[in-house]
Amino acid sequence: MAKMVHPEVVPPLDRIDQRLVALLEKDGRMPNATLAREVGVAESTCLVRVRQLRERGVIRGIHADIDPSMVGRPVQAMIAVRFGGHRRTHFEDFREQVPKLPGVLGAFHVSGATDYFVHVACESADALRDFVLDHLTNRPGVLHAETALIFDTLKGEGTLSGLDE
Amino acid sequence: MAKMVHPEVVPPLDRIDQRLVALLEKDGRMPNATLAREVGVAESTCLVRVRQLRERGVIRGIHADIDPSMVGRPVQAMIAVRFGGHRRTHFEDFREQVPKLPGVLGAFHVSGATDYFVHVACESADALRDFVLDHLTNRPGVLHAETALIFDTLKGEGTLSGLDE
DNA sequence: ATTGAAATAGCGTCAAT
DNA sequence: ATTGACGCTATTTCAAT
Repeated sequence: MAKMVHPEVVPPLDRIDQRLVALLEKDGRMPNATLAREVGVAESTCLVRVRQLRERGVIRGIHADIDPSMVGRPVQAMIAVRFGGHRRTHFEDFREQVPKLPGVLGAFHVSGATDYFVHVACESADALRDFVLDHLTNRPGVLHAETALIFDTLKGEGTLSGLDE
Repeated sequence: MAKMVHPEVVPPLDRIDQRLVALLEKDGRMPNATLAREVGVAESTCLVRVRQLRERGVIRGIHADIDPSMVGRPVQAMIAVRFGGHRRTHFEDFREQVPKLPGVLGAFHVSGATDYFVHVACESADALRDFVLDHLTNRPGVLHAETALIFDTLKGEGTLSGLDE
């Protein structure tokens, strides 16, 4: 069966940009000079390209990856939240407020029985229980919150651009 | 009820280290000189502290945050994987191999009915189906894989150290 | 858009505290 | 552990292509 080609919504990156993305994904502090040498362009060109990647939103930011257990949050959980009624405002409020809650690492609005997965890092099991009760179960519109303790977290090893080496 | 004090497994960070962590979490490329000024120590001291934070594993790395939809992977999913038998080797194999699979952003070994949540970014719905069938459903030991499409991803806004401003 | 070169700014070592 | 100063690199601007 022939592959259906849909119109690309986003202009694809050229090889050089892809490699820059991959390099900065692996080491976000790699010096511009090194980046330039690796991809084979002048330093000034490299600077422009990286800036454009940021402006276009390909690179959303460069952030230190912190081990939560080393900063007083050794207990992680993935909490499946189910809404009742599915009023639009509930989702909008949730979307706006949940990222600001203490210890929230991320949240995912998903299809299926569960509406949101909330990934959280807490000081203790007690603090996790309080988080769920205070901020999720107790929230208007929320029917149910099911907490799964996280025993272990794995991070993807490949780069998103697929240009590893 | 009095608070039970457990022995700390990790030595707590002092205020300066906490602030360095928070600053690098927000901007992983912040220059050492700026960091030093912000936290009120000499540049050389700052350099030593940041290096120690990395060596101690508090800072696990500094990485560019890439928008998957901008690099050809516009379809994200959270896949709940359930194992049968729960043989140790199955978990060990999974743990070792899943991070290497193309498009895997992360995976979480959790308590409860689900054993693993796998977060993946794919080229298309077709590619997602193939990923689930080829790498999860088809895997020895895996009983079931339930795919939830991700409509929206939220990232935690607070810093882990709690020292925002 | 890409470049090399020049000016500016940042990094990292060191001897001293 | 922290420091300021020094020498070395890296970043960024710019005129030209």
